[in-house]
Amino acid sequence: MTNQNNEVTYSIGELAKEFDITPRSIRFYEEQHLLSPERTGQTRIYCNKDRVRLKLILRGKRLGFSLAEIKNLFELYDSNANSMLQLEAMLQMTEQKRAILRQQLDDIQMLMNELDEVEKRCRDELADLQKRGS
Amino acid sequence: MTNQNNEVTYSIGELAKEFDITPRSIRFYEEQHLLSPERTGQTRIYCNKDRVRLKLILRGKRLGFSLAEIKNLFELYDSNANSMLQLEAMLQMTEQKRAILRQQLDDIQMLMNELDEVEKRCRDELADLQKRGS
DNA sequence: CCTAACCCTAACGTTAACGTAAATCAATTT
DNA sequence: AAATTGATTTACGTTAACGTTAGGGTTAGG
Repeated sequence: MTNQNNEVTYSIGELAKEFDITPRSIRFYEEQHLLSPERTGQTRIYCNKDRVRLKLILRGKRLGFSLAEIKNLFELYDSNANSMLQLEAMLQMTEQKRAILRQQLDDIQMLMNELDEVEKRCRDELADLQKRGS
Repeated sequence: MTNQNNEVTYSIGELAKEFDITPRSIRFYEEQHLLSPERTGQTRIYCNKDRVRLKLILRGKRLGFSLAEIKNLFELYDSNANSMLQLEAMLQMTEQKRAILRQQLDDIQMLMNELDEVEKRCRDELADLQKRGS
C-alpha cells in the first residue's frame, strides 16, 4: 500500500510474514519503544523507515543483543548530541560495541576452525567405512 | 591444585573467579549436562578438560547459542559416530552451524559499518563545536 | 446477513538461565 | 572453642521475550 504522500506502507501482518515473526513480536517491540508506527484509527501503519528499523532489530537479536541494548544503539544512532559531553559519551559507546563485535569475530573464527576439525574427522571416518564396505 | 595423576585441578570457586561468573552458573551447566566434574566426597574437582569445556560454553553464549545448542555442539564434537547415517547427520549439523556463523559475520560487518558512520558524524560535530568555541 | 480474514487491547502463561535464601558440612584460622 | 571461609543441596524467585487466550471491531465477498 501507499499513504497520502505516495510512500510505500505495510500492515503488521505483511511485515510479520516478510521477516517470519509474529505480529505479537512486532507489537512487543513497539511496547519497548523500538518502533512507533503511524496509525489510522487503531490500525498500525508501517512506513519504510519502520521496516528498516525492524530489520535492524532482528539483526541485533541474531548477534545476541537484548532489546534494551538495541534500543540503546538506536538512541545512539538517532541522537543529535550537541554537547561535547554527549558526543564523547557516544564515542565511548561506539568503541564499547566495537569491542564486543571484535570479540564475536574471534569467537566465530575459533568455532569455525573447530567445525572444520569435526568435519574432517567425519569425512575420514566416512571414507574408511566406504573402503571396508566395498 | 593437582590430583593423584599430577594433573592440574580447580575448585568451583577458582573457575568462577577466573571466568567472572558465579559458582551457581557452573553448577547449573552441570545440571544441564554440559559438565561432569569428578568429586572428592561431595566437593567438585575440575580438571583441565572441564576448564576448556567451560571456556567453550561461555564462547557459545557470547555468540547467542542457547545452552541446549551448545550441548548439541559438544555431543557433535565428542560423538564417535560410526554409522553412515550418523556421520551424514553430523555433516548436516556442521553445515547448519556454519550458515549461522556466516550470517553473523555479515551482521557484524554491517553493524561495524554503521558504527563507523555514527562515529564519523560524531567527530564532525565535535570538530565543529571546537571551531565555534575557540 | 454471515463468515472469513484482517486488525486491536488486555492480561495471564511460559521458558531459559540463572539469582537468592536457607540450612548444612568440612577445613582453617584465631 | 568459636568464627571464618568455601563447599554442598534444595527450592522458590526473577527477568526477558514473547505465546496464548479472550473479547471485540471493520471491511470484502458470497
